[in-house]
Formats: sequence, C-alpha cells, structure tokens
Amino acid sequence: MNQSAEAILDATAFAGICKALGHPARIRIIEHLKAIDRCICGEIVQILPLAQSTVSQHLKVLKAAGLVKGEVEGPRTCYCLDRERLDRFKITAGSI
Amino acid sequence: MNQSAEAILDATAFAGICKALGHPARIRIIEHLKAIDRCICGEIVQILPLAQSTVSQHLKVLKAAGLVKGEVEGPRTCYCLDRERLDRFKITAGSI
DNA sequence: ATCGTATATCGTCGTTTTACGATTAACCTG
DNA sequence: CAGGTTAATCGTAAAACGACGATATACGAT
Repeated sequence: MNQSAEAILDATAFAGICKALGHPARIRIIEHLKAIDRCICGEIVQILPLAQSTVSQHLKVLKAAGLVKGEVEGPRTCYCLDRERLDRFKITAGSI
Repeated sequence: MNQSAEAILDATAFAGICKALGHPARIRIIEHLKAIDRCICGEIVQILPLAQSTVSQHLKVLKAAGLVKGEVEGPRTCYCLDRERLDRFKITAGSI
C-alpha cells in the first residue's frame, strides 16, 4: 500500500477539492475536459445550460481549487485538467 | 478495466457526495469513523471544536448523502460508515 | 415519577453560493 | 482604427450553508 503517502491531502485540502467538485455543472466540466483533453471556454458554455458568466464562475472555482488550468490564447481561454492535482484527489479519495 | 460500471455514479449523484464531503469537519468525521468503525455522536462532539448542535447537523448532512448510517441505541445514537456508498464514491472518483 | 444524559431540532444571524444580465477588457480582422 | 468575438468581472437577488444557543425528545437510572 501507499504508493505515494506524500500525495495524500489533509482533511482541509481534500474538503476544499470536494467542495469544488460539489456541483453537477463542475463535474460535467471536469468530465468533458477529461474526454477531449483541452477546450476553450465557449465550448463549455455551449454544453451546459447556463449563462456564459455562470460558466466562467464555475471555471474560476475549479481553477481556484487547482483542478483546472486555463491559458489565454488570443481572445479566448483554453482550459485543461491539472492531472497531477486530480491524481492527488483520487489517491486521497481512495485512502478514505 | 471497469470492475463495476454500474457502480459509477452520474454527475449529479457524485457532485452530491462531493458536496457532503466538502467540509473539513465532515472529512474528519469520516476519517474517525473509518478508524474506529463505529462510535456514538458524543465522541465526535468531543473530537471536533464545534458545538453539539453543529456536529449533529454535519452528521445529518453525511447521513443524507448516504455516507453514514446512524442507529439509535437507547439514549444515544451510534454512527458508522456506509461502506458500500463510500466505495461507489471511490470508484467514481477513480474513474474521473 | 423525577432527574440526568444524549441527541435532534428550532430559530437566528452572518456568510457564501448560484445564477443572471450588463459591463469591461483583450484581442483578431477587415 | 472600427467592429466583432471571447471571456472575465461587476452588481444583485435568492437560496443555501455554517455556526450557535435554546429547546425538545427520548431514554436510563434512581
């Protein structure tokens, strides 16, 4: 057991990530990013039944939790998962 | 792969569990229950720096999410994890 | 029957979240 | 440089959350 003990998050950090994942829209964003690797914000807006500003806020939450990275590409922003962070979440979840 | 596809939760269900886990106090409750298997509410109250009524509310949230089961034992209530539910959470988390 | 203990629930208050439209900022393109 | 597109931010309103003390309920013990 314990393939990487130092990767296990403490209660507060883990709760913080869980909180960020605690909304269906944000889960769908994560799932979509997992499926297509990277995409621009506008694509996510089209997938979700939410206003552009709302989606932007959800992305902000995910970014603040470190689950997602966004890089500006001219007038648009390209988002992708932070795999490392996500892995730490998974490892911690698995350890519960 | 896919040791139990039917165990994977949909986005809303998974988000619901994440939301329930999205508070440090509730993570600590889960961790404690994992460590000692089962205990009464009062024990949890003593571990956390929170009022009894607040702890009771957190337990209610965990119970509503199905992560924890509570059974009345005379004047007290004994709590334990719902392992099956927790496993579904873990499996879903791992599948992200 | 009364008392004490354990826990849930109620009422409240301040904070945070979620959602939206409107606005702003940044950037291509013509 | 003007106009159009993309995305972030602002302001706001409603709902949900988190915490607490007070109260209610349920039970065992005396």
